[in-house]
Amino acid sequence: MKQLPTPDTARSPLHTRLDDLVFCDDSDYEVLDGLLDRRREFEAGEWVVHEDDALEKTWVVLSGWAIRFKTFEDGRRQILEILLPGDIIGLYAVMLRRADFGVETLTRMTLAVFPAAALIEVSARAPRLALALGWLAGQGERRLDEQVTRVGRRSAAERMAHLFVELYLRQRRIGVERSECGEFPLTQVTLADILGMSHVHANRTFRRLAGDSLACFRDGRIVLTDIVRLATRCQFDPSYLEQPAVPEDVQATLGSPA
Amino acid sequence: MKQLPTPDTARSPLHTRLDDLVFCDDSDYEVLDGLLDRRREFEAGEWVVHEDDALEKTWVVLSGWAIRFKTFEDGRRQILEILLPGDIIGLYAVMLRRADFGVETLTRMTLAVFPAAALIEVSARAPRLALALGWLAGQGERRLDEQVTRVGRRSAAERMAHLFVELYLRQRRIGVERSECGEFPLTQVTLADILGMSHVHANRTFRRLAGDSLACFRDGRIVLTDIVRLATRCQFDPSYLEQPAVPEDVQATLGSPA
DNA sequence: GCCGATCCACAACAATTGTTAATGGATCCG
DNA sequence: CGGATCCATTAACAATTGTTGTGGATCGGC
Repeated sequence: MKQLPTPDTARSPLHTRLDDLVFCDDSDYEVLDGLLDRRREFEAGEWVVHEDDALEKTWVVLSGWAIRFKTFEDGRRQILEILLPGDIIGLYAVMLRRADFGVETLTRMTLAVFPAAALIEVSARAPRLALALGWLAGQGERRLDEQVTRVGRRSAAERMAHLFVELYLRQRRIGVERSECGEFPLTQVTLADILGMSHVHANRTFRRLAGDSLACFRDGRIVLTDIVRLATRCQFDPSYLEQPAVPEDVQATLGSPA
Repeated sequence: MKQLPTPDTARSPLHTRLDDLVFCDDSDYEVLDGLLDRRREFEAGEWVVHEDDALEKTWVVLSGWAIRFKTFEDGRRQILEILLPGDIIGLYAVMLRRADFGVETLTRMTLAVFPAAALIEVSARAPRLALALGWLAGQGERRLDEQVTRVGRRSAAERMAHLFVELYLRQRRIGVERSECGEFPLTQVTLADILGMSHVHANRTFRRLAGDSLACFRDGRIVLTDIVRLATRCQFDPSYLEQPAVPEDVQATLGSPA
């Protein structure tokens, strides 16, 4: 029943993210590996979750890009977040009646099934790991916070630059090769639906960034060409993405078996 | 060390919310009461959390209104959510280095301290309750999702109507007297910062709703006068607020001590 | 090869939203 | 009482953003 974390690399991207936490040890990772056992492959453009699905299970992204979104009857769509390797799809949403959001792949991808029951198992068998999952949930919430302010309080150009820098940093953090961190499989329609604007305006805005040599378009992908100036352009503050030191008292509690 | 859940009512608003979950029993509530023991009163307009605070503790709202927000150096502010009784302030944010959001009271309020260490204690001593907290976290995330789509993909009037209906329903759910569910202690500047628009436009938009007799202004509070038409106006779908039935397999796992 | 679908690009115009500034009422404080 | 502050309201104008429509490029299926 045990096997290597991912088919292609020795460590899953979830490991990479959790490594920055002090408090997981090998036995935790073993439990985690066991959980990421059941895999499924998806093609680009497939649905992973329908908006009125019941979510008796959730997923961990092992490779590829996806979006989590909501749609209206009239066709309007708002993308809530971009899902990258190492992300968990709505961990606690598992306990709600309906998903109320859809998930669709942007590229080929590999997901691991994470059944609701596993959440309880983890609490019982590996409390440290359960806490680590809570920390991941906190990170996700933080990113959503930033999505709210991005869409609510930034100009179109700031919005786009800010998203680009976030994606760049998130890719770096999960170990994507440096030269590829600034390449995204996003169309301008997708971009518009993330940033809460029309696709025409997304195009206008992207053209302007491209005109300033901050980004360009190559082989159907968006490519960042000047991350530093992009970050300046939107006053990017990376603290919401930063790996945290867990407060000492928590670590203390965790060190000794409670 | 044990005392009544709230000074004024027999049950805390957190009890009221958790009541709709099947799986908490009296012993869980006892643990919860113990956790909500340390209280603190705040005046209207006070800061509860500064944006660069470390969050070695969090809070549970027992009474009153607050906002959670982010600010820019240039003074722009985006309110992320409105906090009502029964809400937990950034439960899992406790494990991050900095809060990265501020919390400010809109009215007098009573909060209960929820120390980070308690989160671990709960996992160990009352796993059912820990799960219930996870469920609350899921609800909160769901509301944030809706805030993203509200700000990103709705017209100004839809945004405002949608927020109003949400607040109305949330008040009903925590047991506010029916006649008072549609009264909010919000200024138009606050409203603007929630909805991601200028205060001038918030006024314009509110005037239009008031002109259609959907809401009005009384004694410095916003008062809803026609909830049904407000809900129609924005195609309100309450499913994201709905109390869920927990999936059967989860309940099963919970019924028998794992 | 041709058709349809998808995506980038751009133009012209309309609608929404932001900015700035000014007014009046209410409240609080000295 | 006078001054300061906060809040709602409005006007006039500027800037941003949405809508509609068109064209060109590419790709895959028939």
